[in-house]
Amino acid sequence: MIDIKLLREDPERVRASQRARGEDDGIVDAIVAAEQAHRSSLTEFERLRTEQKSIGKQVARAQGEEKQALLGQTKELAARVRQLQADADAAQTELGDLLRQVGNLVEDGVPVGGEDDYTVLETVGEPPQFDFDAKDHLALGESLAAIDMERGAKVGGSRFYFLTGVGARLELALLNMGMAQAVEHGFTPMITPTLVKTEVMAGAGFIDKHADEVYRLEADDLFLTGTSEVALAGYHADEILDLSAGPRRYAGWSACYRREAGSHGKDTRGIIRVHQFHKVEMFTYCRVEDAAAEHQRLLAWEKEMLAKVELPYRVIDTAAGDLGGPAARKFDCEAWVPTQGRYRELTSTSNCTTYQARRLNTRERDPYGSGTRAVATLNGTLATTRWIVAILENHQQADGSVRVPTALQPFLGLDVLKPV
RNA sequence: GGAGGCGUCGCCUAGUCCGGUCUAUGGCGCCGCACUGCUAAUGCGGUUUGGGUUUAUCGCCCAUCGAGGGUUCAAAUCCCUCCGCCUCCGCCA
Repeated sequence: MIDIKLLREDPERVRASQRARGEDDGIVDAIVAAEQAHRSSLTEFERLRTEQKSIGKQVARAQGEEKQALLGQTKELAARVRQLQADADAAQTELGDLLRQVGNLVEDGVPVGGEDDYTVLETVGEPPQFDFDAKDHLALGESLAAIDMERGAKVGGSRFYFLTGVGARLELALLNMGMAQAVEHGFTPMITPTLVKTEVMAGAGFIDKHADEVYRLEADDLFLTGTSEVALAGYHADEILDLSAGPRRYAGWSACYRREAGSHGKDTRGIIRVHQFHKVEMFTYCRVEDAAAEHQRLLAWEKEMLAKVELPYRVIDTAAGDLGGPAARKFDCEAWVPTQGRYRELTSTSNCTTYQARRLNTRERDPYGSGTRAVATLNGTLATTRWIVAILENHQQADGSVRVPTALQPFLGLDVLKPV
């Protein structure tokens, strides 16, 4: 949720952000009108409520006829107060509904446009040249007895899989390496709930426009999360944090669930796009002034991980229309996938500024004045199951084996994966 | 799943039976000031959060006693639903 004070004071900035996203900028005027309507109904309610309370005190002291007279006077007033309160509540709900439709203010410098309008910020490493027929990750995974899609489908349906033997060990090694790096940089490791309440899911911004991408357990009114970001965003909901000593950083380890409702036929082979995977996710709470710098730090830590697994990749600055509601800016690191001849997303880091925190009511004491203000939240990927795709393909050798990147070897306990 | 207990403005706590003087008590902590070689101690004042009003300060007003409804002129207090925590029993990874 964006700051309504900012919208009131600088509506043009919000309009510009909406246009950059390819969204309706007329909503800004609708919000201004809804806020005025809310305020006037609230003022009217408060005026009568004051009167009602004042008479109430007289009633408490009065006796006999005088009391009866006052009661007659205030009964009618009570009904009006009730109505005005209902009006004010309705106006507030309407205002909130409108406000929640507005995406976060896009950061300056973000490319305008949609999914294909990203900017490539940097390309790191060279795609490998093979003097043999390169196999794709599934062929490799099967010959290494690392991935079993068939039985995954038998048990869970399409887009489910088993990681077996070295495949399972590889995933654990990767995630553990991610966790170890996070700890080294001062993150608090967290194993998070993957089922969350509606308020948390909505607060993190995962319901509004992408509701069909998340699993919902109707019988229990819970959502399965697609990332530990959701639980970590909810972790400090309704709290006032002390960020005077610097950012609070958490590294969440969790299973992640995605319905992939809109992607029929896309990436159907292998484990690139699956309903369940595992991830280590960085999550930061910091002051809004520090958010842009923290975003760069998260990106740097993602790059550190990618360097450790020795993958060629590029960094893109996602265009405004592809940001999603909560993010003000998003950088993705995409690794080269040889058999596809293109880069595929392995990490994604978003600066959500105060958008999630405002919805989840996560605040700090205002360092520049009295009262409280919303904190900033950011997130970024350290490792996921999908990384296995790029590791297998980029490090495959002529004999069908796969070289294990040096940094990963201590976590895996192997320096090469051999066909069985 | 069953039985019982509990949830008050950072923490602890009074108030709930019997609705109005609750503008929510007291302690701890914290902040400010005073006093004092310094510290400590002591004294005085302040200290939920959100919103409205105000150029701003001071102030005033509204909401907020786990959440949401209801009864009532009036709800921390009575009723209903839900949530969470604790104890015990049962069942089970």
